[in-house]
Amino acid sequence: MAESAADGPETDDGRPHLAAMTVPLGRALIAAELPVLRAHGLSMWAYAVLLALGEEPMRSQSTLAQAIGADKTRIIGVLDGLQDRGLIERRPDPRDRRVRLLLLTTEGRRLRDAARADIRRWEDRLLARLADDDREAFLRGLRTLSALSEQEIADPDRPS
Amino acid sequence: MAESAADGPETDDGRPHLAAMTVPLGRALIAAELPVLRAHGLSMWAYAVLLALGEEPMRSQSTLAQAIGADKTRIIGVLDGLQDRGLIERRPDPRDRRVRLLLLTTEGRRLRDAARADIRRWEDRLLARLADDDREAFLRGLRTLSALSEQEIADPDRPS
DNA sequence: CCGGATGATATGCATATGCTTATCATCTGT
DNA sequence: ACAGATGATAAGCATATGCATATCATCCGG
Repeated sequence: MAESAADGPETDDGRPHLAAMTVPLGRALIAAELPVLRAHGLSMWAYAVLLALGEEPMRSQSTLAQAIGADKTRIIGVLDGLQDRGLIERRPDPRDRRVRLLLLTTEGRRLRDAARADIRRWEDRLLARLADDDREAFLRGLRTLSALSEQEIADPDRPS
Repeated sequence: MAESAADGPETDDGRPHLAAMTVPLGRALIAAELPVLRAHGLSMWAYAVLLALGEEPMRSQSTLAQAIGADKTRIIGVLDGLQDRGLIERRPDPRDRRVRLLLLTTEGRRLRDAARADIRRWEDRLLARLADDDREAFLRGLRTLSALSEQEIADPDRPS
C-alpha cells in the first residue's frame, strides 16, 4: 500500500482508495507516537492497556484483551511488566477466583495522563494542518467509520 | 490498539487518539477489500502494482517498490506472477539494460479497471454512512494528512 | 458429585514484513 | 581500463502477530 497516497495510485476521479490513504497514515501515526510513549517508558501495548483501564476495575483479562484488540495470550507479559512497575494492580475477583480484576494505580493514572497529554499536544499540532471546518468534520467522519464493526464495513448497507 | 475506538480508550475530551481510530479502521478496510480483490484473482500487492502503473512505462522496479511502499526484494515474485499472467510487461530499458520498464498490458488495464470499479462501489456505499457535508471534508482531511511525509507527521510545525 | 466450560498462562507453528548480505550484469566517472 | 555504484534477484535472519493446543485452577448446571 502506498506510503503517500496523495500522489500515488489513484482511482478514476483522482482520489486514492480509502485503504491506500488510511493504512500508511495509521502506520505513520504509530511511528510518530512511539518515541513519545518511549519517553514515558511505555510500549504501545502497555499504553493501550493504561488507556483502557477506567475508574472502575476492569473485570477479566479477556475483556481487556478484546477491548484493546490484542490476543489474550500476548498481553500476559505486558500486564506482568505494568504490575511489576506498580502501574496496575491485578486482584482475583472474590466472586470468581479464576477472574482477575484490573485497576490503575495512582502512579499508573499519573503516567497515563502525562503520556496522553503529550500525545494530544502532538495531535493538535498535526490537526492544525487542516482547515478549521474540515478538522471537525474529519474527526466526526473518522469516529463514525472507526465505530463500525468489521461486518458493517464489509457490507455497509446492512443496518447497524 | 483498540478494534473499535469509538467506545474504547479515549482521551480527556472523550475523543480516541488518532492512531487508535485510524489503525483498526485501516485494518478493517483491508479486510473488506481482500475478498473483492480475490474475486478478481488479485492479491493486495498485485493490485497495488496495477494501480501504480500509469499510461507511461514506469522506469525501474525500485521506483515502483518505493511508490507502493514495498521492499524491492519482495515485489520480484509479485511482478513475476503478473507478468506470467500477461497483466504487465517488463522490458529492459535500451538506455540502461539494468533497468526494467514496466507497463500494463491491455488485459492488465482491463482487470485493474474492473477491480477498481468494484472497490469504488463498495467505498461509495461505506461513505454513504457519513453526512454529505462530513464526507467531502473527511476525504479532504484524509488526503491532506496522508499526503504528509513521516517527518511532517512527526513534527507537524515544520513547513513542508 | 461430576462433566463440561472458562480464565489465566505457557508454548509453539505459520505467515508477513523489515532489513541485510551476496551475486551478477550493467553503467559511469576518472 | 578500471573501480565504484546501481538494478534486479536470491537467500536468509529477526521480529511481530494470528491462531492453536495444552495445563491448571475454578466455576456451574444437572
